[in-house]
Amino acid sequence: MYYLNGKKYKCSVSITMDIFNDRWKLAVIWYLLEKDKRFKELSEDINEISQKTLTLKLKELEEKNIIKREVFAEVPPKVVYSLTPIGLKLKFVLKEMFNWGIEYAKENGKIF
Amino acid sequence: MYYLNGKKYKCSVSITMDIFNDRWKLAVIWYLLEKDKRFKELSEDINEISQKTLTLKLKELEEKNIIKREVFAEVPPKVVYSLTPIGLKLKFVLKEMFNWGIEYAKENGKIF
DNA sequence: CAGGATCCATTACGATACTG
DNA sequence: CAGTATCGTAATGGATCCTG
Repeated sequence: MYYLNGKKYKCSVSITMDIFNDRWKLAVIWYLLEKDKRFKELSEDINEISQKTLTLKLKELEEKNIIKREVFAEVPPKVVYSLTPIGLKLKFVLKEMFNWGIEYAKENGKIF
Repeated sequence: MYYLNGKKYKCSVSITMDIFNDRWKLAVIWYLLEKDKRFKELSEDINEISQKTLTLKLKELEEKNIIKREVFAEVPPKVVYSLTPIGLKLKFVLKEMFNWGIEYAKENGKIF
């Protein structure tokens, strides 16, 4: 039994599902696995996302201690996002999602 | 490059994210990994989900060839859902989500 | 550059009642 | 039992404009 932010979870998998229950958070993690990124870089990586939504998702991930936000006192401003240790461990999840995507495409799509 | 259902994907991970971009599909898979299930069993497993949404998600998963729906001509009706071979392979993803949830709870929650 | 503030459209989801 | 149908709400996300 787990207790987290005022919620109870019977199983640890529910915790993960509960955090990543939207379209974008895992995508952000995916691109942060490449390297630390600035706001604009992320926004170009995930080019379907709006600024507003990206801002929101970054804030949520920071609150949940999954990414870190660093502000550099420069002009123009520079803000760098990176994965925390626990955030970095999501690479195992994403690796399996990557693998499964390939398998799924083999059966149901075209690869070229 | 992948081509699937009229959409292009640069990376296989996007395929997976695109399918499981809602709150419930992965939960359905999770409970089907235990064993084949009837509609009512799933609805009791995931007790926060409404009938309507469960129906919808099962339909979507069936269309995507991830689960199989079998109807038995009985009274009262019996419908059994099971994972297809590709659906079964999601266990690797879910296992990593399970593991990550534990790690996350260790740092950010209470376990008891 | 890195957002904040508004306004608006979509859709996801839930509650309830009903059916073969 | 396994859904459908309908209605209503809440959450999500997008477009645009603005600022330190």
